[in-house]
Amino acid sequence: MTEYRSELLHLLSSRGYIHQLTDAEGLDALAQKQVVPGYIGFDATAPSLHVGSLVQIMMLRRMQQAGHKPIVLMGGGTSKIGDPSLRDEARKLMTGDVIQQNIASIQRVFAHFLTFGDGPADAVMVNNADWLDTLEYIPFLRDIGQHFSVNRMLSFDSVKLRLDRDQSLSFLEFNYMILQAYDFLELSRRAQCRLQMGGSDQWGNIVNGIELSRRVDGTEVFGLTSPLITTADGGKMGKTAKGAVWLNEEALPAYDYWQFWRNTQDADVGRFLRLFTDLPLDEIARLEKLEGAEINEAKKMLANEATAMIHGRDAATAAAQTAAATFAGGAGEDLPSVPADAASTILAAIVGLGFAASNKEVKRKLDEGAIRVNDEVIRDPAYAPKPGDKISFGKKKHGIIAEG
RNA sequence: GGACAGGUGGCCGAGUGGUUAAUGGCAGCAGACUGUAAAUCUGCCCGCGAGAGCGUACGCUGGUUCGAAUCCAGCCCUGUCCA
Repeated sequence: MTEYRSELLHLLSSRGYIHQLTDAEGLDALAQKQVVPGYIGFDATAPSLHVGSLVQIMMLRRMQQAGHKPIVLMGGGTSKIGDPSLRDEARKLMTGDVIQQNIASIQRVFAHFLTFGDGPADAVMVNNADWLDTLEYIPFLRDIGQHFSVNRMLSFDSVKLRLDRDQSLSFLEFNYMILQAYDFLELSRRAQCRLQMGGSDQWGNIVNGIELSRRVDGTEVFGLTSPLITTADGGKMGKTAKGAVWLNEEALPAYDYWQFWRNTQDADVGRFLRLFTDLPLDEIARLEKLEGAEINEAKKMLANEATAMIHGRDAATAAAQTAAATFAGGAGEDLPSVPADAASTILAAIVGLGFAASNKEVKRKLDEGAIRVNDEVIRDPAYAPKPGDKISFGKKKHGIIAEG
């Protein structure tokens, strides 16, 4: 691997964020002589981002740590279209209202990772609806559209995938890459932005933006993508028993977030520590060398650090204590709970806790011996739990019956 | 507007009149083994009900039939080619 001289690229590279880079030497040189404003775009299609976006968020954090200026671009305008990349069907169109609410909700998460403000290296948040919403079609086609070759656009993976699979790609979606390229141009004009980062699937979009800036303004800008983060066994990262691992506390309680990291596979621990925590590299090197059951210590560190970063140190500590107590046979206060009046039978209790989707499923699990109350296996669907009882579904999912 | 192909459970994909709640794969859940890991083996995987039964379900709406995801008609959507 190349030795980078700039703090920025050195940091990103040593922690495993770099997959592709358009002009390594150029960016390395630039980062040494000035504060580089760089951006990443985020979708506003849900009220919370999930861990799938965490690498991107962390890249912005690393930028700031290296003394540069992170720009968070919310896709208020582009979310009205939907990125066709790696999607096999069109996304539902969303209304402006919903998108606005989503943006407001997502914003809260970024405050945990970045320092916002007016200083040269302070983070800023912008919304591409600010310039996309007011574009005029004919001028846009003349000024921007002329620089895009359809022949070339057809060769991009995001488009090709759809076409090869005989799936529809509407003109609306086809324009997504043009708008995203235009974002880069706009940001380079408005904020002197010189760098766009993103996941490896964004390479094509990023390169388009770079070319557009060069052709229209003659500015040289850079692109950097992160590797696709998968788990060691090739799975997509970010699934838990309850679905997506959301970053907003309302969408996923800190205890569950902590559990997600605690359950990391052995083979992923080192990589995740580098990507998702601020622990020093030599400390991480020590942790990832742990073997056998000892590596669980590294996983707890990972869970503690990752949870603290977003939910605060207190929440992380509480989650860790609850986990320690729960898995040692007791119960902790942080556990999910259902009120007793909504848990007259074990069936209702399990469904109420969200561990199973239907009574039917609970009954099957009862037969399988998967359900325990206060660590005693229960097989009777009519069993009535009492307030204070610890309900366990499988080995990992625990909850308690609350009063009333 | 025309010709042809297609729309099946979270996804992929069989099925082309009954024994089909619908083969198989993936994903998911649980049990065993462990370290709240991986791998492996086993079971489960539409809902309700006391696993006797009932209700929903194969793009939508009607029709034929004792009986349809399977046949017919119209409509909607998708793809390819033609205009």
